[in-house]
Amino acid sequence: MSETEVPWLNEREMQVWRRWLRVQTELPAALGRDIARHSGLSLQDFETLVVLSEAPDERLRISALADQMHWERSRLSHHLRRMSARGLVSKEDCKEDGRGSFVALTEQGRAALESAAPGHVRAVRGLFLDGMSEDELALLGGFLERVLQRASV
Amino acid sequence: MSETEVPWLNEREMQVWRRWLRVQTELPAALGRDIARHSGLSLQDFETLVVLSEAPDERLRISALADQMHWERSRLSHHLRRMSARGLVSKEDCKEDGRGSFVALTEQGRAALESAAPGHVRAVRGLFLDGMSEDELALLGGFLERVLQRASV
DNA sequence: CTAACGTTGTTGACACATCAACAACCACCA
DNA sequence: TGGTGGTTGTTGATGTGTCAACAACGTTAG
Repeated sequence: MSETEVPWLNEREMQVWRRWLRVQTELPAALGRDIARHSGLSLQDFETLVVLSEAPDERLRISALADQMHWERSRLSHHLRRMSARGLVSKEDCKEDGRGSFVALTEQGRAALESAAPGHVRAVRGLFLDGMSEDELALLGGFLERVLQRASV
Repeated sequence: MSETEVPWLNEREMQVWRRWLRVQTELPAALGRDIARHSGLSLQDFETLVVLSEAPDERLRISALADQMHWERSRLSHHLRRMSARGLVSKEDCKEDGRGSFVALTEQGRAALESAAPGHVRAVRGLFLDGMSEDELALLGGFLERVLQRASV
């Protein structure tokens, strides 16, 4: 709200900013193409399965899953319905809380995850990590953390 | 396709990768909230208007606009229909090529852009650029360029 | 106990992106 | 000239994300 003048981006800043914008769209697109081709999963499917697979008994309350994924519950609900229809996850009701449900990995879900994971790791390395030194990694990590702090609600 | 073993991400790599994924969603979300609150535009509207405003006569062939934005023509066509309905752009037909059309900035479109731009620049600085040294900027630029090369079709 | 309030997960309406199909048109060549 | 093939921009179908509203249930205070 303050009316202090903010200087326009100079050439270098603009270049980096526009590159960032492009990477933000091209990188997920490339990773998504790759994972879909190799496993029929989307990146969103994959993320969901990863978090579930790391949970005790490979199952989670839906809200807990939403929190860990930083997804809105509505979005997750829609997505789980579709994944459930494809047999990747299953829902079980929760005895301790009549409102709640659990989502669990199915056999098929775990199989899909295991078949997709190595290729995805390879893609993340090949596109993103390869060629980064320890120093650069640390620097990038710090930068991302700073942005995250500022952008978070 | 080669079956060479690819090592899993170590702790540091995983941390940076997951941060990247979060920034990739949170940063556009924060910028989008900001620009929508101040001007009623979406980030996509804004990008469209920026490119148009930089064109000679503030108008462009639709394919040229799509190319500059790295958007599919179909996506752009849908988006322009909505923006046109809101009076932000207008379409004119092209005399040299009976298939083609021009899109042009309207008065209202330029006004919306000019009212949104300073706040957006401030947001990009505040969330993304502030606190970055020249060296870091150069490093990030190099990194992004590298990723872009690898991820591009 | 119960009334008030918060939580859980779902739903439907809508905005947006992707994809394939398409009509209209241009350019080129036999 | 007329056919062939590529281009332009649009459309409709489909999948997905966001938002507001909601029923069902839990929690707490009086």
